[in-house]
Amino acid sequence: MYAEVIIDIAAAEVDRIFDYDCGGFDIKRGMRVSVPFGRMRAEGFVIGIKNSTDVPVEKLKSIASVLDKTPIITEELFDLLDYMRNKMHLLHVDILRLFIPAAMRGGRVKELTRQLAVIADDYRDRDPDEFIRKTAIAQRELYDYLTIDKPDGEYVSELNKIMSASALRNFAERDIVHIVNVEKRRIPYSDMPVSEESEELTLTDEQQSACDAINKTQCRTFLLHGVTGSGKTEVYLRCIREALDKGKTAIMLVPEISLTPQMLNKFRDRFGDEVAVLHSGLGQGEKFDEWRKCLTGEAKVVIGARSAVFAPLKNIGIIIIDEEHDQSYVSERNPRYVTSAVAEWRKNYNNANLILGSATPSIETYYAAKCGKIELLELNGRVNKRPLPEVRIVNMCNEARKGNHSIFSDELISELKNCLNEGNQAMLFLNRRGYASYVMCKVCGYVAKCERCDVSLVYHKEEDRLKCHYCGNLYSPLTECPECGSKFIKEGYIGTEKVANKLDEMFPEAGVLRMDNDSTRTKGAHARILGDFGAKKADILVGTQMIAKGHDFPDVTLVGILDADMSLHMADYRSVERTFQLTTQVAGRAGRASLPGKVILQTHTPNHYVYNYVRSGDYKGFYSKEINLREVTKYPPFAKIVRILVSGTDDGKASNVLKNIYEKVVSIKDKYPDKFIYLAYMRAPLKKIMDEYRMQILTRLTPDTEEIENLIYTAVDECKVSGITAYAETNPIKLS
DNA sequence: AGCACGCCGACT
DNA sequence: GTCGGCGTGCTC
Repeated sequence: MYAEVIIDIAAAEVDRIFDYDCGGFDIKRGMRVSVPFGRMRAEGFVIGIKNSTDVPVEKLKSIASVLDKTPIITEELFDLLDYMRNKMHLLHVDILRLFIPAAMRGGRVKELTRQLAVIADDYRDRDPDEFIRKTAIAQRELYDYLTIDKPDGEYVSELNKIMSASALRNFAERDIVHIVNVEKRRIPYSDMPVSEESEELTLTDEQQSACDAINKTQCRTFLLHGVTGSGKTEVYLRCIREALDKGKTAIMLVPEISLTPQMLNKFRDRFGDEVAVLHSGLGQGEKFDEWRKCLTGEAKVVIGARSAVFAPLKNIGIIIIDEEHDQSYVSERNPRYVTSAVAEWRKNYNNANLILGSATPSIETYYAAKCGKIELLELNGRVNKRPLPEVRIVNMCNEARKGNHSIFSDELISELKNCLNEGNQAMLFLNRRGYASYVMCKVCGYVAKCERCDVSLVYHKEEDRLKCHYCGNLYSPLTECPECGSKFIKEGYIGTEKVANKLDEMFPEAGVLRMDNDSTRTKGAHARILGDFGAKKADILVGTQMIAKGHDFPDVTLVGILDADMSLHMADYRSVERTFQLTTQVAGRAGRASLPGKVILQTHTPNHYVYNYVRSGDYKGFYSKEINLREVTKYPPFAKIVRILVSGTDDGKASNVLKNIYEKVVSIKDKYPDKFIYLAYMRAPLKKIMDEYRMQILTRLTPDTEEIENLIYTAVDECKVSGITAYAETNPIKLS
């Protein structure tokens, strides 16, 4: 027998099938193997078994060892592999690596086995005086403990803490106690307090009809549109319950950092041990064990971030993507995949249902619902009838005219004072981390830039360093201008770090917490900051968009959005949509419980239409405005953007590759001129990152063009050369 | 990804 | 004369 093996090396040159002799091993498709490769040893995935091979005998080698007892890639995932290869032109390895926990490669995690001591059956119900001497008190104590307290056995490591180790050794030698190796599951968040039994709430009419609509059909996609607090989670839980009752399984996806303990608690509460968690916050061992629970069928419900869409569950009944519009569902690093596309594929494969849930759906998803491609379900009422917070728009240009050049408007400061005086909490949102976003010489205009990337450096006060936000390089802060020697250095836009500093000065008796990429680097920092704020150890929380996601703080009555325009002026067709989503989400943090909330939204463009819709919480109004714009300007969903990015340290070589691809795309355009709305090549907005020059081809196609898209992807494949990265992506999330 | 083979510059 | 630079090519 021969095995078809994909070598676990991420390089296009070796990403093809290599045949190996099975050499007597019982190998099945879906197992991993260790094989001789060139003059080294490599791991590989067996993707097929066959009786004959075309490879000449002198080249053929044998498999060295088998790494898995049973297949770790399911048949469904093999089909998904084909789909993803055809659609996204990814390498076999890149896709296969998505299917398994990263730490499994190279054998970095294994099942955790521990030694369990159990009383042998022969000695279980006997008079201990027959085989334990009267003077051996420690032995007698151990015997009683293992027969009375722990009849099912106890881990040796635990026993050694409270019992005599020599007594145990003695028993083991005499076969009174058997020491067996058992697999022990590492359980994430096991120390998490279990919530008080939450009673099954009665559904509102809207919730009930949403559940009915979903549960009576199969193989359909739904958009569940409901504001925060409208009870989407309860609908999810009911639909999962329904799937389980039918003997099926469920996947629940949440944005990267919003798997709150409350959410997990709810799931464990309803579904017990049948829940597996797959999340980046888990340790490698925990993640591996949770993943194996899915593979073996022990887990029926998976809750997790983006990558959990590949969970090896069988017979899926329902897939849920919560906060559907969230950016974290699109992976930024290669392999670039869109979670909803994978979910849609698995929904079809399993004849399951797919629910996309959001308070602020992406324009494309809502459009699909309006067109009847997917089914729209709406939850309009808030479950507890809480009013939406009052949103006040503050014109920062007026503040500047008044002579207030700080980042806080007068209104925000007075509201902050009120809020703190009443003993409530406030959250301030600023999507810019660090202390100062750039440093500039006031005399000659010199701006400090990264040597390896085409971006300005950000000053971080805590580290007293200038930092590149793209490659992480650190530089010494400037005391004088390196160009002209002037000592007049100006600090640019304020970041979260400086805001926190200023608040400390302005409100010395108030506790200020900061949450951003820099303050959450360490594991668990995230939960700690949120936990401290929730426990009222601080009064003000300052943060980037990571504070916007799904956390309930009942005492927050004031939310400040310091610079709402930040995301508005990006050169990107989605910037207005993103601003609406972000500000609506942040605003939703205010006044969650009985206390009314207030939102201060600071902007330099107060008349922009988006703020009207934010103020009134009017998603539908915003949607109709935005969809008209998209139609007129021919952007998604009325077009498909295909972007090709080429990068490499050799500028000329990369340019050549770009030119070659461009010529091919032009010839495609000549064949199908009516399918192209736009085609051009240029340098990427970020010209250089990590010493790699970047350039791009941008095309906009009519939306119905699967084949053209495929032709473009193929053109990129054909022009790839070593040392240059080139890839195509459809409707990219960011165009930098 | 590694590692060999292979063809041109400055050294004991 | 040779040691060694890294360009190109192969791995079942």
